[in-house]
Amino acid sequence: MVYSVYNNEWLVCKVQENTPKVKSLYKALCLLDYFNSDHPERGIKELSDLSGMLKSSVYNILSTFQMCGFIEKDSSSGKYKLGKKILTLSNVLYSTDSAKAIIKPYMDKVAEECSETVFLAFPSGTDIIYVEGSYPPGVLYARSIVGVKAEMYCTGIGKAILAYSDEALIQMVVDKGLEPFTSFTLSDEKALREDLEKTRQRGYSIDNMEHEYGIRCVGVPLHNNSGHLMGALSISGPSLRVMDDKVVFFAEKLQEAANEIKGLLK
Amino acid sequence: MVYSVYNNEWLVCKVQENTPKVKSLYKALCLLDYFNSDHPERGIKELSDLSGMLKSSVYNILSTFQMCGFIEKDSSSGKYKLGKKILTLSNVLYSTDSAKAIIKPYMDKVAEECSETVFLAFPSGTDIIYVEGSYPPGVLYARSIVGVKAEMYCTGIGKAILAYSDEALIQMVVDKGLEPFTSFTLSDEKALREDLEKTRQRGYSIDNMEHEYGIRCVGVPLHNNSGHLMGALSISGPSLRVMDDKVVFFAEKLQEAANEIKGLLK
DNA sequence: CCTAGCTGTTCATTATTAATGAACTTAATT
DNA sequence: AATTAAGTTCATTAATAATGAACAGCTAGG
Repeated sequence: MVYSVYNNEWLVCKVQENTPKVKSLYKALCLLDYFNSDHPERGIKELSDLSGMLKSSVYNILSTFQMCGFIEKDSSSGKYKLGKKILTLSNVLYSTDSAKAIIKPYMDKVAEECSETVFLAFPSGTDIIYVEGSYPPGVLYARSIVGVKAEMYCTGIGKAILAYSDEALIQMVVDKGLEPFTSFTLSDEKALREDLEKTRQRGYSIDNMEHEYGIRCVGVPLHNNSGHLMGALSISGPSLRVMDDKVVFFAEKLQEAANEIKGLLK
Repeated sequence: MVYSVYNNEWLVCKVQENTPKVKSLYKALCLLDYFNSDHPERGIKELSDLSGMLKSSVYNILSTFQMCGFIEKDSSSGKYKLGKKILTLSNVLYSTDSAKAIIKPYMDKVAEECSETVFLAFPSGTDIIYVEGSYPPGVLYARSIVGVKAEMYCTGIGKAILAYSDEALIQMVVDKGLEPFTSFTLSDEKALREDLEKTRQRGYSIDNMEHEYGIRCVGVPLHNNSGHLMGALSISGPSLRVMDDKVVFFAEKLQEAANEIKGLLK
């Protein structure tokens, strides 16, 4: 059998039409994706099985990652896990993100005025990634949201982005499948498209427990001063607290913030 | 001229005796190190000059990183910067670090009892990397410390680690050079070694403005229940507030915490 | 408006290296 | 001690990363 990298499972699902310029790097980076909150530690064999790559290849790649601090070997379990270099890079990214720095004070203000949690997220392919959270005064236990990936079609923040995105992206999201998270999730194309239309008319999105049961969110898009869509803000809280009148109030506050931010983002 | 990867500058300084198993991956990962707080954005030519790699190679590598979300192209500057995939991986690491989760409550307790900031750091080569911070009640503006890298020889937390490390590591740190950060930095080997000896006798380290002028720290090592050195805790504050009697009190509180943690870390 | 100069991007060829799979080592389990 | 599974090493070969020249796109200056 003639070996071809494109026979391998790891590539088939990832590459659409663009082949990576440096295939060995691409393969290596794909391995890191197998480390997630559900599986923070993995073994060579496990990764080999998951990725379809040979044990020895996985070993060589992990060794190199380890040498660079991207992967560490857990001393007690003997398994591999993500390394502290990731934290260092993350700190660089987080502490130098100028957009986030501009936006944060406005988020804080809204969080205080509304006494609910405000999130900032940016699109990343067909998903969104949370980049910052502002918590209302008095919130003690706030789990870390920075870096968390979520669906675009069933979060307030995601739908605010999607509603103002190109048709191409909407179609990609739909094609990827609208997996229901709760019984409220808009899991068919028509319902989602109608909701996006309503979002555009209102100027803000509503996520009524579509992602998480009992949580209601309001989202608004963030544009820069040349009108380009950058990301979105949302405000979330328990559905029992976020009643219809609150939704309107929250949306106003978010839109005020978004308008002010618009003038500051290049 | 016969091309050899080892002629290139990027490798010479990095690899001691171990050559990376996957050279192309190693080279690519080295490029990411050029993105730091002082230079969050860089161009192809710039990276090519810095690394000694060809423009086209840098381009191919960055394209691949970009495809995987590790690098993004800034829309306004046109330059490359770290991508949001880093945040996602960082969140996985941060939210699944069991050692940190165990230690955090003890840090919070000490921070409250002492009304000063408590840090947790782990060794990473000849440096330390901060992994968590606990701030006393009332501190509003706390810069993000997670992932920050610092010197081992001139921080309280670093010297607590170094004092209980193998001679091999101490020698490596010394050989790397004891660059002075302030006029208080112990920048010659003898002074540092004496200080480490004192640290071992006391059971805690003192950083008297050696890293940052006006800041004094106390550090204690963290061992697991089999006696293996894991990392260190420190408590820091303005020198005017952290007087000699406070130093002793802080050290006691940190040691109490370290003792309790010891029983919990595998 | 045009040109010079810089940076980013593309491409074909060749020399390097990543993939391969068998064998060996180590650790855990029966 | 035997057995299994995982991790690690290695030589060979097939695949690919490095190379450098050329092209494209942008900006500044005449």
